[in-house]
Amino acid sequence: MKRSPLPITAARRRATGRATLNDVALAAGVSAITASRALRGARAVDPVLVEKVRVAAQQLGYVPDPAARALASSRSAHVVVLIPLLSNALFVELLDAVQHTLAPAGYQTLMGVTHYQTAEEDALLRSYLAHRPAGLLVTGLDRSDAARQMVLASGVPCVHMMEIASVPGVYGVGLSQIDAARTLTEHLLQRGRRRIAYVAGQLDPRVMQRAEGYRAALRAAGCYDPQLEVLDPAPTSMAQGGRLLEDLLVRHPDVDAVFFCNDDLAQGGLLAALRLQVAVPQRIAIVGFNDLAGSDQMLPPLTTIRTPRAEIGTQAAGMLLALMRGEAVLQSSVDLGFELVVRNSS
Amino acid sequence: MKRSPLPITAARRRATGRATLNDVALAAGVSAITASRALRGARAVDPVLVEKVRVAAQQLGYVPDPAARALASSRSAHVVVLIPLLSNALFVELLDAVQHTLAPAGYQTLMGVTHYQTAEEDALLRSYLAHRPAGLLVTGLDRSDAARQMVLASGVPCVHMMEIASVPGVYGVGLSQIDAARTLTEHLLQRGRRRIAYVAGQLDPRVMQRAEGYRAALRAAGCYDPQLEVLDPAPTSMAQGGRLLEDLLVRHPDVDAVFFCNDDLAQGGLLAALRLQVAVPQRIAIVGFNDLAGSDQMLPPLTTIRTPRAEIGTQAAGMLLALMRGEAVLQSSVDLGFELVVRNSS
DNA sequence: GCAGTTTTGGACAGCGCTATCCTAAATGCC
DNA sequence: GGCATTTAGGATAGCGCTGTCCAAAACTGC
Repeated sequence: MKRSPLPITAARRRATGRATLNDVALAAGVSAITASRALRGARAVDPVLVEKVRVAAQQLGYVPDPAARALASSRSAHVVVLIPLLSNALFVELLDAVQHTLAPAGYQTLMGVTHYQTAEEDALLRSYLAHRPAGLLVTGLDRSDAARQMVLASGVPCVHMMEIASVPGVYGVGLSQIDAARTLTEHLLQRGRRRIAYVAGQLDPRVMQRAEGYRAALRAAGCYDPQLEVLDPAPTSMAQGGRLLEDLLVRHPDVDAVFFCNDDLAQGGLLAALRLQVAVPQRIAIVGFNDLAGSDQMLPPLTTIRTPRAEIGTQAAGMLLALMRGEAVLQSSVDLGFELVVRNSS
Repeated sequence: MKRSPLPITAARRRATGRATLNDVALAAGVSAITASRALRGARAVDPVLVEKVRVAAQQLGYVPDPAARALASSRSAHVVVLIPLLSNALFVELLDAVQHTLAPAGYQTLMGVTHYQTAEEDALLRSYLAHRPAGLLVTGLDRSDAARQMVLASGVPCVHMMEIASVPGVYGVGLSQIDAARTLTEHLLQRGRRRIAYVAGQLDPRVMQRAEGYRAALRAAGCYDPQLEVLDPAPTSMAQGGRLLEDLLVRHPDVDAVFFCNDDLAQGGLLAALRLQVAVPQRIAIVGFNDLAGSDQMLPPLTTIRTPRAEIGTQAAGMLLALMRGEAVLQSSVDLGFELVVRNSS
């Protein structure tokens, strides 16, 4: 038996059951478009009507459908945030700060993890850009040409975190990794150290910039020795820091200071020294980078560079907010600097 | 001068410039709906046509518009993941594992941070549920009635992480916090400790469950003393762990073991003991919970409970994937257990 | 070879919202 | 008061995709 066709007027598709803008408009006795404008404040609407609409929306529990809104306006409330890793506290703090700034402004964070892989970043960008995000936050300045192209073509405002470039039209909030590393190295030199090693892992662009700062300071002091650079591509961890320190002490017993490229490694190094009964800072000084949680609790507490990562996240998100609103951003590059935190390990 | 109206056929609105499904269909010489089906594999389509469509899509660089898709199908590829904090490595690892499982399956992660606040969680849920997410992952079982109601009404499949309940229809992957804490406490008892303190911060539901396990073990051994429970609502950190240990040693010099509710606190406690020259484990044993990064590097290495958080994230995401695909999930509660990791601090 | 069943392509109508244009009323100006 | 100008509500038409129905083609079995 054939099913008789539905009456022409019947709704063919099950609606979601949620209140729509039309329901609100009907309840408020205005047209849908007026309700839309009243709720968004997009155009002047009689305050009396605005109130009516607001009340109706409240009573019906109306929540605008982001998909419909995105489709109609070709703009969404998504902000894509790309970070290299979740296993590094630095990026998590960045993400946290970004999230804290963006969420109250009504934006949703779409997080992507690139694992320091250009191909992964490109793929994420391609797929996320299809969401017509309102904005984009990326870590560092190193992109593939394809990525740069995609971002440019999409017209989505983009702010870079951690590094800064003085290229006009490129927005960024960060600090000079080179300067920070040079300052830290100079501190070791001032403490009378001459055989200073640079021990690094992961080897991302920022780690390599720090290497440059380290070299610059040592060359200026006339005691640069490439033998003392340990560049290990493996991911960083406390355990790895311990291993690298042990290795270094065996190979170069005359080393009197170690600049670990980040605090993870440095903390591990510090604990290994404690285990091995290598006196810090008497026999060797140990310094790290970023001032992560726990560095102040070490024995001895770790000398390091404090990077204002929460502030970087907050300000980068703030800059993006301005760009998304179409406001003019006077300063496209914000250098938030760093702080040399001298503790007892040096 | 009045502007003459546009010709009827003119496109009234600027399109986005990107290739649409229609463009692909045109290029492939099929109808839009066939192109849609060919790309989604939703219904049988002639393999020849499928190939044609695929080639056309490739050439045009077609990427489906998620907003349009969500609107038309009232389903999106978003998965909402709610975690209490980003400042606790535990949740970040959970998030990382979830992300790793969901991303290859084509789902985007919408992350929300609740700060252990029910009101924040409710607000996040309300706003995220409007996105018609395909799935929902939440931490713990403690929800407000409103939240539970919202999730239920939305019909969005939901999987709980970290804790498990044996309520039918409630999906969860986790472990018994009580059992783990009991096991850890029993270990201390077996080592001959009798004055065992429980030092906790944050006081979220899982921390309180651990307290129960601790009490159960001590009551069974006849040496439970409520005086030795230090429940501090402040957030946990290494520094805080150090402070709490110092305090405890002053107030209760006879304590011979400390069960810190998590490894953050325990690591801080361990380093404080080192600083104060309190012999661990001779004078006091120290144990933690979760086996976070660094616990194996401490001096002495920390005895703790290893919780399979990455595995929890992976399996929870896997279960959600099955639910989203409409597959039957046989086991709604998966207990992944825990592992007592005995190191030298006890 | 023919009726009955199973494919498989396509037409159509929205999903819920907003950009655009239009019109009527309100306002300003000499 | 008559005109131009501004203000504010509404009608209309999509945004790009998919659910639903339909119909023609391709199979079945006798």
